[in-house]
Amino acid sequence: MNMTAEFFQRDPVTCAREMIGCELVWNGCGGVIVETEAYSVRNDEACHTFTRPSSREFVTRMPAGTAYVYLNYGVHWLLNFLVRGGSEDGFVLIRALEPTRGIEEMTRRRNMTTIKNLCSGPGKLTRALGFDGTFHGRDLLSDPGALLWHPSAAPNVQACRRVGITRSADFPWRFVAAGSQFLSVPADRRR
DNA sequence: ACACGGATACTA
DNA sequence: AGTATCCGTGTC
Repeated sequence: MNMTAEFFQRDPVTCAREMIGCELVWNGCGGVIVETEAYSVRNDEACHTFTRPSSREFVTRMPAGTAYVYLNYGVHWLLNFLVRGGSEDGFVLIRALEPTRGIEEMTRRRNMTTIKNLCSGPGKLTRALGFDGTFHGRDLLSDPGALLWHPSAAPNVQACRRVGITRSADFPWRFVAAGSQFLSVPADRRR
């Protein structure tokens, strides 16, 4: 079943957990989401809204489900979905995919031959799918080139600490498909 | 272990 | 203008 804006009208933690197992496809390239992180506008110092007025304005003005794409470390585009209009606003960061479609094109974009690490990181998957800054603010849910598909059966999801952040680092807001071989870092990592 | 790199938001 | 910070990756 295709996802709609209603999915993103709840809270970031619920949305991040339930996006595990969903299939994300853009123009024939993509895979099953195996790793996400939740970021909240409330009490979460790692969320962009905590330090960026432009991010707070984005949350205020854009509808639920809008793509929030930004450049990290001057190198990598990172893909988030806006969560808004439910009990709590925020974002879901897409951190890793298990590749299923367009593998030939993705391996070409990533200049590699194996699929294990093709989309095993938030910057890797945007490169593989061809995402860049022009996707910021776009409505992918109703875009004919995009697919965001619910799984037929709910996968086994494991919660753990978020990766690579310095503030609010103890929140257990990273979600992974249990036992997946396509994660950015193992699920039992501690910081 | 470390270089790479640019947008954003500060201080002036 | 200059500076600090940032949700990462590939190669050393």
